[in-house]
Amino acid sequence: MAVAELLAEQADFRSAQQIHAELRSRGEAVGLATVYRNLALMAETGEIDTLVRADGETVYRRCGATSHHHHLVCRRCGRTLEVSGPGVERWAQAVAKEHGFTDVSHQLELFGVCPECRAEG
Amino acid sequence: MAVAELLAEQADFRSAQQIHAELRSRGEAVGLATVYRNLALMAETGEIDTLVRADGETVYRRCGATSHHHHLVCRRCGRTLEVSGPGVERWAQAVAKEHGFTDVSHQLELFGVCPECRAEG
DNA sequence: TGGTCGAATGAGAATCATTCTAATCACAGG
DNA sequence: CCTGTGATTAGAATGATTCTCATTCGACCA
Ligand SMILES: [Zn+2]
Ligand SMILES: [Zn+2]
Ligand SMILES: [Zn+2]
Ligand SMILES: [Zn+2]
Repeated sequence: MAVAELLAEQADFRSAQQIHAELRSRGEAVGLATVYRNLALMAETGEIDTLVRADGETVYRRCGATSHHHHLVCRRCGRTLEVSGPGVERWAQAVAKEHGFTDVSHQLELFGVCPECRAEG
Repeated sequence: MAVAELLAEQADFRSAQQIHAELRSRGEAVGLATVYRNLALMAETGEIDTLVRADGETVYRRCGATSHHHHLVCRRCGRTLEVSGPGVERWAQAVAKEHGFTDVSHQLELFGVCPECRAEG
């Protein structure tokens, strides 16, 4: 348990497989199933954020902010910044209400190339 | 090929598997690989929209609007509405620029329960 | 100290969407 | 007809995630 939590000290989003591999390479005899179990658990409690990449793989991250926020992710290196937009939240609520939808949630992520990666080419 | 296009006349997002199954049940001897190939092709040309669901499955839809837009999807029945938010687009650009990110894109979808589904319970 | 019970774990099998592969098929040109 | 090109197919291969189940680890108690 402390294992998965410890690993969550990574700066950017990691897949369950990456986390598992990293734990193994550190000598931890942890099973893949356990990694998935605990990630799912922490995701439920809101302890970590999850994000489904375009290729369908789910990645996880322990964020600094505990309140609702979104992410600006570098498409190349994965560097991740937490961002928030009150205006967006209001817009989402308004649009949903306008169409009579209730129990609204939304999913929003920004992707781009960070300054460092752009410098490289 | 007209096959996949024909099927795209569905109202809401469908997975490749669903589309394949539906074509087969209509007697079309279409292969799964062909469905994927053509969906990918149409997605590239912008002819259809794609969206990765929370469970990792990719779903496709032929939208009415050809310009950039987002979706308000019923979590229960899948009914989908196209929505747009100029403010959100501006916000995304601004946030990215503020952090020096370039080549920015974003992914935004709204989920909720539509009036019909709420009426049921 | 030993024994018991239940929750957590890990190895590997099972599942499921997606992609790859090799064999066919359709068909235009010669 | 015969052949080459490109699309199509069934089925195998891949890869992530989930399931199964025997085992381990503690907590608790006699
Ligand atoms: Zn976060
Ligand atoms: Zn970067
Ligand atoms: Zn659309
Ligand atoms: Zn609905």
